[in-house]
Amino acid sequence: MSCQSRALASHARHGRGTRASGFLGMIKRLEAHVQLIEKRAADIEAQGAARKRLPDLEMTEELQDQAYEALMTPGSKTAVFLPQPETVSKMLPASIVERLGSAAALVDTSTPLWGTVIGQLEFNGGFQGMEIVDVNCLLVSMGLESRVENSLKLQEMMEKAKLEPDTLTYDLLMMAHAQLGCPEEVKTLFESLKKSKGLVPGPCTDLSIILTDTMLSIEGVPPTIFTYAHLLKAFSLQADIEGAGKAFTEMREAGIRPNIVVYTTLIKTCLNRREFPTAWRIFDLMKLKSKATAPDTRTFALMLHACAMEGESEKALNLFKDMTDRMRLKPTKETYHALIHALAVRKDYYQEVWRYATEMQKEGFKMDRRVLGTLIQACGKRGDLTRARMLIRHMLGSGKEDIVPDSTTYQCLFRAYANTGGKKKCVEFVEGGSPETSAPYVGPDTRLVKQEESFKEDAIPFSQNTILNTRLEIMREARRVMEWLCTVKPHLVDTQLMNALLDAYCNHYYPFKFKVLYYTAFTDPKESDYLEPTTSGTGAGNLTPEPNGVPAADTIDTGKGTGTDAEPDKNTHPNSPDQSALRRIVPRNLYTFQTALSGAYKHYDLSFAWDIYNDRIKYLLTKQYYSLYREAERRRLDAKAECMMINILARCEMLGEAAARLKTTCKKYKIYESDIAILHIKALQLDDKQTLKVIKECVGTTRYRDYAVGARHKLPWKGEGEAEDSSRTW
DNA sequence: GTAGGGTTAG
Repeated sequence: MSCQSRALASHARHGRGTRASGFLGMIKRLEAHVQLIEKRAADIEAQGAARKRLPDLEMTEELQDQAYEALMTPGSKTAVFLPQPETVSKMLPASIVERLGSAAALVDTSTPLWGTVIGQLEFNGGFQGMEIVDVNCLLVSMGLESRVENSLKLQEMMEKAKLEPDTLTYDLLMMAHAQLGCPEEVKTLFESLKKSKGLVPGPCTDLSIILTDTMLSIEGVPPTIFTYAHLLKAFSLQADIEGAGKAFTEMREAGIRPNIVVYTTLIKTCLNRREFPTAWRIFDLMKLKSKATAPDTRTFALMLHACAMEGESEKALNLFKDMTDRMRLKPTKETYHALIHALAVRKDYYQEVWRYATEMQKEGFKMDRRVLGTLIQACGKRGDLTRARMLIRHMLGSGKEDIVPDSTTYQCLFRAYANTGGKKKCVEFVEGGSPETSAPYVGPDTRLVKQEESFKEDAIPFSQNTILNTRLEIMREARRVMEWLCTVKPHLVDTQLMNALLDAYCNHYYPFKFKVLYYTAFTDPKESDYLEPTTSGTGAGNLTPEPNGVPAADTIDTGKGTGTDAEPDKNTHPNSPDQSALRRIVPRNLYTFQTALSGAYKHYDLSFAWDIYNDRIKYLLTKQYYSLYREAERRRLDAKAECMMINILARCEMLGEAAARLKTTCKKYKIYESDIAILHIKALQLDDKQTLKVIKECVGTTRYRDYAVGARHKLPWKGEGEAEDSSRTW
């Protein structure tokens, strides 16, 4: 509230007649808005001043407000003019241009039709009589997507013309696949490079059979540091630390010294697996090893990102200081952004967020969509929903295509709705029996409902209230914004966005709407989504006791917490997700289940939990389960879901069943005490010796988990007994 | 004539 009122007050003070000329555009759009709230803002400000002042920090409130305004001022940088690139056909080797004839013109369009061009080339004799450098030249001109699309065709044509690819040929193909996220193809290409006879002359072929793969590749097509960098990127995409370790060792054995790129890629691989200690060890090693491998701004950006993932804002600040002061590196836009992100994940670093955002802008970096998204995230974390909404308005009203909110930006907004608001505020409001309790709810809402049918495409349907005081107001707006998105920008509505809304319903304690949204907004998997066609609906039966079909609308509340949303729900029932634009829009994903289960836990709703759990079991049989998540992520979330079920059972005092599930679960995953803390507490409270025994057997003395549920990893490229030796090879 | 970095899941 304090933040929101300050944002308001700031506008009331400086809103009109501001000095910055670029600010005028935004002011115009906000003017009407500001007038409406000006009076109210003054009142709130007076109240706020009377209230206890926040601790006096270096970054004062005034400065924060100035920071906000400064950020809203468009940067003075002019567009960078790059020299016009030469036409693509001029980059092609003469032999290919000649063979293409008139079809060569097809590549000089904005979207070259490479498929057609290559077809034409093949028709006119392919690569017959050409050199491999011609092929490489063609690959360079092609661009990544078309390289991937035509990869097989080109390899076939090379084979036909008896042209052996050289290292660069492989590199260019591997690079394209790595960058477009096709790790398997990268690995396949690397295998063919190793098997390739390369430049080994004919008579040697017999001999070469005796030679090892490594020898062959040395004599044949020798991989370079680039080749390994592409390969390591593939392992990074798969979060395959073991594979990366093997490739790394192989590279060293081939006499190639790892460089800064290789190390950075290895760190990224660890982060993709949430293996933080290993990532930091590699980073430390880079610093110690030599000047040549000392981390640069890119490595620092990655490590700052690691801090964000771990919630280590203090560490991020130290790291940034280390980078600028000790290493004398000038921060880039990416390092600033990563730092801001690492600060945005914690509400106690909100001032720092704005401080560095200001500094970043002073250094001449433009606020792009991603940075603005992160600022919205920071607002959400802090509960400064007003400023989050202003940022969205600014992005929408800027008229600049490159900062118009995208799906992720809106997700940040919905997370802000989800994270904003003292949890008890609404409960107190209702339970306090204040006379205004129910009346104001009906008033504004009736108007909103009437407007409902006519969404304006370019007007985000924010509430007319500048400050959203109650959870009801927050959720009403969140919903309306989602409906607006579904109606006018459906392409932006994805599963993650809907999950964020689900999360908001969960956090603001709306058990009924939460359930309704879970049941109605998401689609069930289609028959074709399953790995193998299911045998008439019994697919989910194997692991699930308690067959039940809880109908969507029947709330089976256990009596806890019905008070807060029972009434508003009735009021707005005609407008429930069932009837609205939010109907069967996006498929569920693993995080849908995670959010839903945590809601069921929160609301003591066991039968809902079983329903979700059964849906999840079905989801495990789909292709999406395997294609959307890496194995490590699947295991982490699967273990988490199992623990969640155990804790829900425990919370509903079904300790026997919870203990039984724990027994099964701990055979499959490494479970720590903290994962099933609720079961432990319940068992202690009820002095359930049997359950306590099971807990002891299953989690033993491992009380805490430091970074991930599931298997933990040693440095995989260290053999069991040779840890000392191999550590020296870094 | 290549490669590594920044926004989402309480």
